[in-house]
Amino acid sequence: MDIKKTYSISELAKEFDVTTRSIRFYEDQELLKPTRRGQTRIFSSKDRVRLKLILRGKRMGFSLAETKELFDLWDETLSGNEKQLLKMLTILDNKRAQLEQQKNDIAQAEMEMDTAEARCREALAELQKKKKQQAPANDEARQTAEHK
Amino acid sequence: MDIKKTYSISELAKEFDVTTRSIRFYEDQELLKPTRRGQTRIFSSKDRVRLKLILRGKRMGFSLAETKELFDLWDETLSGNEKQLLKMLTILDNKRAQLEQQKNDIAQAEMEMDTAEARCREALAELQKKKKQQAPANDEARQTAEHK
DNA sequence: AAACTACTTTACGTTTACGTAAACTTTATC
DNA sequence: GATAAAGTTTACGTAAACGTAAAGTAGTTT
Repeated sequence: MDIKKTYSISELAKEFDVTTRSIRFYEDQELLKPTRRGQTRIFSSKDRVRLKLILRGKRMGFSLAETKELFDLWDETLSGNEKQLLKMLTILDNKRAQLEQQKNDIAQAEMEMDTAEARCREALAELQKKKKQQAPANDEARQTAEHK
Repeated sequence: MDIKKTYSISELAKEFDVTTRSIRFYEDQELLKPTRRGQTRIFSSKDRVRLKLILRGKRMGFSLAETKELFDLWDETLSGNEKQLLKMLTILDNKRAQLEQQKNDIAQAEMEMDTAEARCREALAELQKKKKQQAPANDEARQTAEHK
């Protein structure tokens, strides 16, 4: 099965490079549900997975509220009556559409970065040409001097 | 050349489905630099392009500050001394890495959505089976009745 | 001229996602 | 058993990205 271990707050903080403050905040917002041994939190591997999902969601521009919605929905879905299951399927469809949009955005951005890079390189080439015109002699000396 | 028109604030707001408040805010943050005729703002097609970039950036999870940084850097780059050009090239590299990360995140998300969907469909199939067991006779009548 | 529409500035309010102390308890180590 | 290390709660602070009046101006329609 799963790695079936439990985790302390600082273990998770270190593994995913977030502060303990953030983790506690996620619990406060009910995105994580650690149990307790006395006062201290004990995180399950399910919590660990969820933390990973939270962070990925953030990188993808999802708010914590959105992510929580998905978690809650998935939990309901598991206790699955038919209506919930169908609802989940349509939501999955919507999310897929969102991902498509993001892929388009990324593709666009990549293209624009290509042309931006090209312009940079052209401009650099121009500068090089002018330099040579200004100092046509003594070429080798200058080039090595630049690398000091 | 470019479409070389100018735009009013409400034109842009309508086209991109944002509030005028947002557009003014972007100006306030110096992401847009409309000129004025009297009091009223006049946006150039460059502003229009930038607004489009701002919104795409947001969808990709970029903050306004990050986007502004890119704008500023690109402006500096155009007035291009060599150092700026080289700096821009390395920044482009970094952004590319970011995009790669996002593509990975999206791919992961898609895979997980695939398995989530599969589980949903399995669970649905299970429910259907149980229904049939509960009411094995009268099958056709029930199935059509469900679609009322 | 009155009313309407679009636009403006000023400014305070709100939500999100934490940061940052302060003061305290529990657990591990010497 | 003292002390450090890690964890806890409480609570106030903050930056980002606008929302939402409030009150005024400028041009346009009737």
